Amino acid sequence: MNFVEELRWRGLLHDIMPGTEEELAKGMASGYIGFDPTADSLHVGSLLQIFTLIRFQKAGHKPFALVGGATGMVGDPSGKSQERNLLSEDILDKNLKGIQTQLERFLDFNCGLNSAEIVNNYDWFKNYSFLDFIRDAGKHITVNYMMSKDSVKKRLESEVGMSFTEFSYQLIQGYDFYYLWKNKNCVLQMGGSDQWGNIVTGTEFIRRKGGGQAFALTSPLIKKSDGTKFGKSEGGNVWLDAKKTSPYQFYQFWLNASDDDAANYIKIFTFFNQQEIENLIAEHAEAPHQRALQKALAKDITQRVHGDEALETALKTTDFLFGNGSLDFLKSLDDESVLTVFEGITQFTILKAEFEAGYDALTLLADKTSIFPSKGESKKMIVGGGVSINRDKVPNPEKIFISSDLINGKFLVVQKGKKNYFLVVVV
RNA sequence: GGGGGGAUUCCAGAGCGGUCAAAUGGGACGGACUGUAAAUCCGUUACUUCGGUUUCGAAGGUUCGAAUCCUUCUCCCCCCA
Repeated sequence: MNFVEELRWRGLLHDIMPGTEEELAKGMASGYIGFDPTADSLHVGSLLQIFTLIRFQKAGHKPFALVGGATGMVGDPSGKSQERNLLSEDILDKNLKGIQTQLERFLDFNCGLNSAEIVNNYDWFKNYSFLDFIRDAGKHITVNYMMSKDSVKKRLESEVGMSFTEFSYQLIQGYDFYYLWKNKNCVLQMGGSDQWGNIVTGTEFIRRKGGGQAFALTSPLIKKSDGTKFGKSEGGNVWLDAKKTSPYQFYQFWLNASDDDAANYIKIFTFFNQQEIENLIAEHAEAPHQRALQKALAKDITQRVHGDEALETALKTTDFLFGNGSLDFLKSLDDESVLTVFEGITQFTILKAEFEAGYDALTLLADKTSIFPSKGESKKMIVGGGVSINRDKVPNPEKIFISSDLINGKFLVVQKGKKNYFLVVVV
């Protein structure tokens, strides 16, 4: 199965420029995907693009990951109804380093001819003067052409308008493609479907300025089966950085996928082949409550993103919290092991001296820790039966917790709802 | 430049002198049911030392009492020139 066929059956092909498949069939080709430095970590949404590069490389082609040091300074208007705020250079720099480190985890940079490369478009833009750029690049693309792009059209129609800065974005990204085509023999740009317009500007640029031909393909936007945005969990983004989203939380994110979504995700976010996926789906259909699909998905992707050790900890934690792990299990562990099991769980520390006299539930949950933002909130949740401490429902907001309630003289396991755990450590 | 409409608690959107911490819907969170799914049903959705306290674009004013009336300001939308 070739690269394009692979994407097709996995449901990852949204748009493809005619001739792309034929071009790739000729032999090893170079292609790239750009990553925007809007944060210092990539998130689960970016995984799709990363995996596309991996698949591209596995198919024998040479992948380039472009980090947008230059484009990040401008801001991509695609899909944005409002003008973006510019990032400061410090932040940009930090973001670039962060995502570059992450990208390095995934691709093979040492496999001969088709070794991956990371490039930063700041490198070819930093000494490119404005005048030179508008003379060299700007001359080849008409404003009429640029205005016809959806991302531009939408903003022109709206009241907020669009700054010249953002308007020029597509030209800059288009030039990237040209640059890579010219200097790295890069003939294909890939990306999310929202990037189609920008990518096509690039191929057009290559045609007009370089007299050459380049290709494009995009992947669809991932949505959950209920139509809501993919990649959010408990109100926040799911990041690839273990400091922002712990491997346990990351694992849980995938494990909690609905049946429909899991069947979809496993094609997108794992490298299981068609047969293996069909087997998993069949297995899941037979015993849905076992959730073979979610488990396979969560395990595979957590392992790939965070490594074996982190996966193991995540599994251990999951096992304890959602299995029938009783408190006795915790009691049998030394402090260090307890902390390992709870590694991915949000933790709070209270001084022993302060805890001696004991705290009522409200003070403990809203004051001494920020498990709840306010006492009122905390109270409502307790009254509603949504809070457990050490596996027991907190019966009323006045309930007092004292030293003898601590597990191993040190820990309190707080549960908000069924899935949200916190560890309070008294030292 | 002239005329008109609007800004309400996370969002949308009622309220138009007391019964308003503010209808309703959405979202979010919690509960039940389950499989840590989906669907469904139920509850909660300003803070609090539970006495109260601060909220309805901002600042003043009228009134026993204002989200509701008046003044000024800021921002948004529409129509005419």
